[in-house]
Amino acid sequence: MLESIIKTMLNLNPQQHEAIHYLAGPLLVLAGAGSGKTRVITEKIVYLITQANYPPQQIAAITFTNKAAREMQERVGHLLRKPRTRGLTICTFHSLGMRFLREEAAAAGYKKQFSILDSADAGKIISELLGSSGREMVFKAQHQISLWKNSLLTPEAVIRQAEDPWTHQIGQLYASYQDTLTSYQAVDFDDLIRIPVELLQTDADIRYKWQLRLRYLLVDECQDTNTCQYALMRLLTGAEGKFTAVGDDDQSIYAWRGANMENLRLLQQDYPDLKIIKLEQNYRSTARILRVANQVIAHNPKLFAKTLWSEYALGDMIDVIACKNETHEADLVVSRIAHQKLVGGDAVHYRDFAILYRGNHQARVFEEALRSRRIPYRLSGGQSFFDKAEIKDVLAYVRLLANPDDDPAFLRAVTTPRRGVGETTLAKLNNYAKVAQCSLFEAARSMDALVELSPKSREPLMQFMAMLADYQTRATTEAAGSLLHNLLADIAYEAHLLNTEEGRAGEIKWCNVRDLLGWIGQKSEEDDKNILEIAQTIALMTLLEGKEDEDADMVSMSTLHASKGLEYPHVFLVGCEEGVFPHADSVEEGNIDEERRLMYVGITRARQTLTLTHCHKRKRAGSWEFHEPSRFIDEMPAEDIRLLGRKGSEPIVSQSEGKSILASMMARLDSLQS
DNA sequence: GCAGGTAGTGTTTTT
DNA sequence: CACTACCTGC
Repeated sequence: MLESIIKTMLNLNPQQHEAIHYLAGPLLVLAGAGSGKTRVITEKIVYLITQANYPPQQIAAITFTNKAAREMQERVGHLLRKPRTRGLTICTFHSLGMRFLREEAAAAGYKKQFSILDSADAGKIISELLGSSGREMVFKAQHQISLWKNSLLTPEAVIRQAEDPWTHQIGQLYASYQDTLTSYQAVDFDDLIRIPVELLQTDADIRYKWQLRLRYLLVDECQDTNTCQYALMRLLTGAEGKFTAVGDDDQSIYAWRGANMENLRLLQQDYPDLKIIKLEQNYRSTARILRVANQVIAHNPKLFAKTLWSEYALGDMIDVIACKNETHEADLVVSRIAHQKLVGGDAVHYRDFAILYRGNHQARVFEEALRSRRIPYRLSGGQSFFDKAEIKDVLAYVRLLANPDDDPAFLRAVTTPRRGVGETTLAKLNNYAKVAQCSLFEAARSMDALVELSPKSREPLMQFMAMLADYQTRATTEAAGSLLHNLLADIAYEAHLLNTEEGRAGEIKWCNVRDLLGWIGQKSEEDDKNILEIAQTIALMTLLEGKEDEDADMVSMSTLHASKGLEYPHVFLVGCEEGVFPHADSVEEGNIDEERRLMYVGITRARQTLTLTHCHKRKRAGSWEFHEPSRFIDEMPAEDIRLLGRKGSEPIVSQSEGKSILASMMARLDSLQS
């Protein structure tokens, strides 16, 4: 056991070694792409537990995505046996906030079973508060409020400081939005971090309690922290600064949601004894890929100077393929994948390939192309499982059981499936609730409200309430899986799906629901939780855990944002066009630097080969749009790229020159077959 | 009260 | 093109 740990530590480079062993004070690790960042964090956790005698329950590693957290858990699990990791926290900022809030709910004026609203629900609330304003307005307002929350600005402060009428108006909206949330006993994603910060700032007892509990903090992707998350990190680690923050300013791609890479510099300011270690050796990509990446990112101003280098060979040229349109682009990429797979034989798998794009909508064409060639693929990011209508329907019931004051959940549940409770009834309930200052659920339970309803609309509502009451009493005792199963049978949800949906869509949806039930049942057994306790965790999930098997041999498709932290032997960066990538809005707003970092992230996902594509024209909102190749292509060293498909030069399918004879033979074979 | 049709419009990225 | 929001007719 110990030997194996020492053995793995032996092939650390000096910087990695130091980063893992340094415990004298606050530490910032500037880790370039592919420099072994995750390894440093995981091995540091192991080091803390096995060598430095930290009890696991006093260590927390914080990531930004569930995926990253899961991966880290897995890797620690490989190095340490289960009992030694008991109590160890590896989770996202948001789930840490949730756990905190669940425990300190009372101090925050919430009940334990508060609801967590996703952005769609939050958007609906804002849209209602705004009245008849357009969609764009709602979107802007929601975004603004989120930014304010993330900068720890209260509605009062915003209103006080407002200099123009718009800010003032949105400030008012912010205030009433927050009131609405509290009356629903609900929080949004931002609150999960904001409220703990406020509690830690104002309540010394809570602060001491948590600072004692968490003695060492490891923060992944520190450049992505916003002001609020940074504050949380500082409050939890206290003046001692017992933390290791890992980050890379060149990979900061979340400024649009309030992330502030200046936090890396702030760290230096706030902790004068901050130790900085740079990891610059890359263990992932060919020298050429790194040269291209370095060259592109050199166009950005630097927070910390850093140049990635590699011991690997120069490697293949970077292909840049000009395509006619998006279908052509998809065909080319997919046939290249098919071809490389064929040429590579057993050594090459579908899982070695990734198609990365700027926006989710770009995935469609590639999906079709892959499907038509029978190539298995996995879509990461995009519409989350929990965003599907049928899943949200079921979860509305779950949420409502946990927190009856959750009006958005009430509205959804009471109207799906349709049960004769419609607009007028809900309007009456709503009026009553407003006057009585209570939730819709309370209103529906109150006799005073019911007498105002006509008998024929009262009946279904009362039935619904009776059913809810029944399930509420059973919720804490009955197993989550069977409880939900019964509930869905009672509301005839399967029949509802099959009737409402065209063709096979209903069956698929019901399958999704059954997946969800299975997952909830399993989850509740594993962690011995009842349905009420599961209700909260679900809001923070993005993917069905355990469902995606890493080993499955599938081509990966992902947005550039979602690809951060991952690596693939062969990467296709598609849609490299002005207006698409960099995105037109970013160009307009002057956020080119962030787009360039996104390009840097994309390039550095690749291990062996990198292929960029761009289209001459693409269909958008029904009509054709013309695009120039991305400016980022011009920023790459000319000697490293090979331009294909421009001005009649036929795009070559074969990749590596080394086996050109074999390759061309295979290519011929391939074209004959297809 | 609800379903189905029509007209209008457009989110880049995620917890 | 595809999705949604609104409107109308049952």
